Amino acid sequence: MGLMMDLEMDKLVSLCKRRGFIFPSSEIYGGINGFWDYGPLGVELKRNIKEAWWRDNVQMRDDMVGLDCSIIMNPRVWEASGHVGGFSDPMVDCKDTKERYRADQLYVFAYVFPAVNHKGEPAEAWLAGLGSSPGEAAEHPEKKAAKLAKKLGQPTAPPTIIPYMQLDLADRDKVIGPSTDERGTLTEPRSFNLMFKTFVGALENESSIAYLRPETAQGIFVNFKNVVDTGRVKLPFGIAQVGKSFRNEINPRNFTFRSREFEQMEIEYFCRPEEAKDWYAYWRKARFQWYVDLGLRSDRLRLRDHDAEELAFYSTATADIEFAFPFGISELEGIAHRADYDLTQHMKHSGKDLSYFDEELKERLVPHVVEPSAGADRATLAFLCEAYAEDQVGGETRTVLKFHPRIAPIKAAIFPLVKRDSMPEKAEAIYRDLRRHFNVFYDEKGAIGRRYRRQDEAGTPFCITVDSQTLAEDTVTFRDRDSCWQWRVPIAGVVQSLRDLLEGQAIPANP
RNA sequence: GCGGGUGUAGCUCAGUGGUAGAGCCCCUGCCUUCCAAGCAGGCGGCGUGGGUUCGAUUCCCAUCACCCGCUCCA
Repeated sequence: MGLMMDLEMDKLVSLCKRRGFIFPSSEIYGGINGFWDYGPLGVELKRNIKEAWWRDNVQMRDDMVGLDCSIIMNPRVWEASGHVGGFSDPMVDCKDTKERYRADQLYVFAYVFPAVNHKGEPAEAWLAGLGSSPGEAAEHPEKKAAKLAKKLGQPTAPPTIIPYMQLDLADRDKVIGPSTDERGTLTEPRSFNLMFKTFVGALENESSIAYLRPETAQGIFVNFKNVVDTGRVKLPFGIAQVGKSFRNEINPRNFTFRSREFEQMEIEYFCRPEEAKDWYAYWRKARFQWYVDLGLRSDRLRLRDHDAEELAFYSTATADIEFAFPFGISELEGIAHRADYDLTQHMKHSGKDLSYFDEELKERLVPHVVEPSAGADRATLAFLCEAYAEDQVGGETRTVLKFHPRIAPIKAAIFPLVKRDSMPEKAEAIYRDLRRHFNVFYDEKGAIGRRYRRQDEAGTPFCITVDSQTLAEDTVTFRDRDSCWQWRVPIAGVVQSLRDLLEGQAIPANP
């Protein structure tokens, strides 16, 4: 499948750059791995996606409220959530055998043998062993040393034992890893905690460490009590948030898909424990349908339930909404049944009561939660992939982005057919009128066909052209992006016509 | 992190150990009545840092970025 698909992704990346959707971050300085910028068209597209999400999931519902939390929070939030402890062991890789070790379980046994090398220095062997204590780790190096002793003589003294973590940088190259006979194949210890660290305040020490949030969800949990106390909300209800998150990914890949800075659209939907299963089923379906309604209609979209081994220990059910990207099938959104895990964790760590009092049933409980967690950048990339098409028009290939009108960066472009006979003035007047209602674009440069094609690449659903017939009868030409069909609309009805079309009204049959 | 590939104009790509090219785009003017027209002119570049050399965009080393495969992915 490689070739065709690679080609398609290359073309999309190229189009995104050429038309101003997505640029590499800080490109004039050589870029920075895992970070991307949205250009003039990209920012409109992504905003439209986020706004559609907010409108559909918050403003159009009675049971949802919004929230916008700080990115940096009290570090104890991440202790409670498990992000600090969960994945912070420094790891060491063996470049020779590809083995991976926990650095705190590696001990180096430095042996000195009586034999001398050509410089007259005694032979040394720095042998690494693996174990939870030096005694446990000694076994393997001892065997190796015994072997070497046959050639080099019995060691002159017991080995010096050095925890790998405390090894001098200069000595690291001497070390022979547990699974190899080569020297210097072990990497430096690397922390695999994916949270970005920073310092708050003037002092840069342990007590001032803080983290850039790796997800927006925890900000919702820690504000649960605030919202309940002030928001006049009743179970079941959800809290939604859109915002940046940061993960120091080991290996960013696939254009914007796995970025180190990215934007999430998350809902925590709180409900009574006995209703959680039903709400999980509800959101699982509703969130899938949302993508379909916005244009991911093809069989590239799928809903996959996690099997038992895949589930987090606190979750009873999780489903991924996946999209078949050119580089593979990958996750757009996860819908997780998280029970009362997060609220309980924060109750333990903060010492605050985060339970909810049900007025009707006169009962105090810790709500369960269903979490639909979506990636705004991943959604944007999926919509770009889905929209990308190469059509044949009049024997020529055209590139077109067939966005759903709701997410299209520009809703319509207005052109004078030629730059004279007062056509520019008329077209500009229409443009100014439309601009009050929609994001529209005016262009009078070059040949009309070129202007159409340029809008096709931007994904603009409609073009409106002022021509000589306009001067005679006050009508303009509407042109549909996907079919290239054209029809006439009275100038007075342009705003309403465009609104109807953007809201899904079918285009007139081609005369 | 490992292996492979790529890096020349805004974009797509040629090319050379000796003053760097094309097409498209863009800008200006002329011309143009519906799907990337034509003419004339213009802007603009060898990813970065070292080394070899009289001279490096070219050869060597390092580094960065991107792509592919593996690995990783709370």
